[in-house]
Amino acid sequence: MIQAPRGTRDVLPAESYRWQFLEDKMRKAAALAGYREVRTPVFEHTELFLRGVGDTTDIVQKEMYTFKDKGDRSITLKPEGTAGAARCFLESNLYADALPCKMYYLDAPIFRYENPQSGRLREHHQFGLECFGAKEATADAELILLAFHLLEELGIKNLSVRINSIGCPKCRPAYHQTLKDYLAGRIDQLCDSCKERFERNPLRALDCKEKRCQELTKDAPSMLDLLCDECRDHFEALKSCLDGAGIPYSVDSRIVRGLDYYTKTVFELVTATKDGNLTVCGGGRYDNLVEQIGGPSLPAVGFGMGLERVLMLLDSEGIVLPRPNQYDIFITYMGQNRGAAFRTVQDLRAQGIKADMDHCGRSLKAQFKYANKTGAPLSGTIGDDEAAQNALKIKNMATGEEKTVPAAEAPGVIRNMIG
RNA sequence: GUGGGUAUAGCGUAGUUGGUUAACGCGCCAGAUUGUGGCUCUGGAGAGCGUGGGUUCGAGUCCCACUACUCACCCCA
Repeated sequence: MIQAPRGTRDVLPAESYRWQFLEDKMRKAAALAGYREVRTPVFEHTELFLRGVGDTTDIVQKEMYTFKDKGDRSITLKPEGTAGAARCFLESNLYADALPCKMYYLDAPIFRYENPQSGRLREHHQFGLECFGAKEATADAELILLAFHLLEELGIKNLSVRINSIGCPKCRPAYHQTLKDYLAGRIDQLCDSCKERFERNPLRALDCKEKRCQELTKDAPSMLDLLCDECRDHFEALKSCLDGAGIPYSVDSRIVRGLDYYTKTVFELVTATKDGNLTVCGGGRYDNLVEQIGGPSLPAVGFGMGLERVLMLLDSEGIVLPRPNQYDIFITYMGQNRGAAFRTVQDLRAQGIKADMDHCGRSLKAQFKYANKTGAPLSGTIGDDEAAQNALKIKNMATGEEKTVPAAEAPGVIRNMIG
């Protein structure tokens, strides 16, 4: 039997309403802040990610779905959303228009060849916002607030915002060296993976989960102490925006994101679950990305939010989303009245009423049983009597109350009953 | 890439020290004097026990391999 590929998930008809509900909230939140939707291809030239995300990152080195197409081009399924948006922004010369250029993408499939586990899939979906051409910290802040309020409005509790600044090409190299000098004397005591990445990316030791490494790096020099004036001012401005907005946040100098394009601000929205912390949203500033992929030097900031993770949190916090009825009314029929039932269903649908009937040749009793199962609030029966008077016998499935109404009045009565 | 756990009908499970035609609940279908669901009762369909080997007179029950699922590391949404 053929199964869905490892690390993928079907969204079944009975649960798609949860996605739609979320998507609706996300679109509204984005629109409220002037972000408009962009849709970019699911695959891009591999080169884009090599240059954008960074060819030393784990994502690029071992997690991309890369293949040759029939024209011998190297193609990669999007391993993240920002590079594609930046490419689109650049290719369509949107930087020539009034800036900033604000865009969002929704339900964009993201592919990473990872070992699946709780909250981690090989194909997942993100809601992402990108703001191109805005250098001020208010842009960083509005994104953090938008993400925070969106999740808060959905009812997610225990939400914490963590921010950090990882500097810019002017001040980061110096910090890199300072940290390496600090770790060099203790390298023997670091865990194996931290030893391995010491040369390539020593910053990783800062958010290592090993107790030993956490101990060893507790007093390590912080990037925040070595920021250049520009980066420090930016970070201070961001904090004051967040202070003013009154949302709880913490500065966590250990946040290091896994994509090379970040500069200055990085942030995460984390929730505490029974199995530990789960990051639902991550983002930051990427002032060099556009230039890196061949465009003008142009500041930008954005974030990605994992749809599956948001849904997971809603689940684990017991938040129930409103489930729409599959039907407003289910039409049952007897004997030779199947044709009349069919016409009635079509007429009701034309009136904007969600209606259906039996298509399986069931007995009247079984039709009611089925109607009940679908959760239809009303049923409408057509037997010989009703057919003779061109009427419909409408029943409230919850109370059992029935009344026969002329066909012409049915839509109005139904609307009234479902209020 | 590394390590742990699990694999029995659509779903959730039971299967005792290996031994007749694999059990139960839910769900599904059909009935309970024929124009009506939700409760109850009765009956029915549906798995040969992840796949492939092996041990044995005999394996869902033991051994091996593979695969899938799952959790964790790594990394990240």
